[in-house]
Amino acid sequence: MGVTELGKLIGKEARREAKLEALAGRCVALDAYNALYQFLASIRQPDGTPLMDRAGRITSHISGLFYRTINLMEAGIKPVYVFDGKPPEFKLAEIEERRRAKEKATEELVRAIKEGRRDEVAKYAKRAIFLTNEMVEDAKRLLTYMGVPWVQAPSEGEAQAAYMARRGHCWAVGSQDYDSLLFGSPRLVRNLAASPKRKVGDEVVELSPEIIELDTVLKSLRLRSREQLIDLAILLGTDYNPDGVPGIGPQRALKLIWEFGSLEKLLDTVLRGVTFPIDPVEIKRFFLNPPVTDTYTTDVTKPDDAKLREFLVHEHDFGEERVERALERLKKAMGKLRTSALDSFF
DNA sequence: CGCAATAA
DNA sequence: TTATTGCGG
Repeated sequence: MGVTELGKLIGKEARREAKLEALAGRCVALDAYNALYQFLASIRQPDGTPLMDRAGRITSHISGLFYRTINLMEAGIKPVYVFDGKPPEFKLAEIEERRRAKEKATEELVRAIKEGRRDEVAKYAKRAIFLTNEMVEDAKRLLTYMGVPWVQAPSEGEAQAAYMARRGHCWAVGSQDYDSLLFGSPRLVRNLAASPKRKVGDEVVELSPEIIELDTVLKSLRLRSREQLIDLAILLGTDYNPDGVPGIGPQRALKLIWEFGSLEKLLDTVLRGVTFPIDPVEIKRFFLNPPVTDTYTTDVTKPDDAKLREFLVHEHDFGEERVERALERLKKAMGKLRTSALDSFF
């Protein structure tokens, strides 16, 4: 997923650890799909079963989105969630490939359950996650009832989020993936969660929010421009060409960009004769000029208590007491958010 | 993941 | 108050 290889090239010097409160008063454009997938993968019972309501509908994503968003707002962060739209044509092959992989995982899951291999069940359950339309609609409804703004991207969510950050409507993009940097976000915040601890395998490690600035990344990699970062990423592999250029790893790719200056130059020289499943220049054009919309707001509004209760407690069987407590926290956080917004304005 | 009951 | 554990839906 994303530009994993590029992430490996971004060293410690370009990453800044921060407390959640350090982002107080700032708007963060969050990649909604990224968040939902994480909740679906991690909010599970030990046997791999996700949270479900009485009707058997999965609710892990609702729980995660609800409580985390409140935590972010309590820290003074103004969230705006960005949902993916229609992917570009040249991503369809990759999407199909992922779907195949998930179907295979689903088959493995069924087999593991049948044969009672508990640990394998959890493993395949995570690989077999499908984000359904209903889940996405759940998330949008929840945010609407909470008074939290969300944006429907015309194409890639990361592109839309980066655009909002570029225009200064948000301070950063919040995602685990690095793609927003390629789309030009000046800042990326990873690990944007309240919980300071997270399980990695059997070990419990501290994972605090991490701020990555585009300018710092460029400097640390000795690149002249975002274009060169995009070129580098395309050599290593992106969502649109996951394999990158076979035989070219991180170090070699970096050297090639330093030496030749651009992807186009490389295609004319070192990479002449190499064929690509997707035209790399088309991918580059997309990163530089993706479809985005100006139709959005980043304003929070008053939550709709009645609809929230109806949705969470009655429709999805959330505990009434928990919901009431969370609602109080939400309203309190929202009040402070509005006050501090005025404070910073004057 | 994040909450909440419980232990220390 | 902080750390641990198990449940939430």
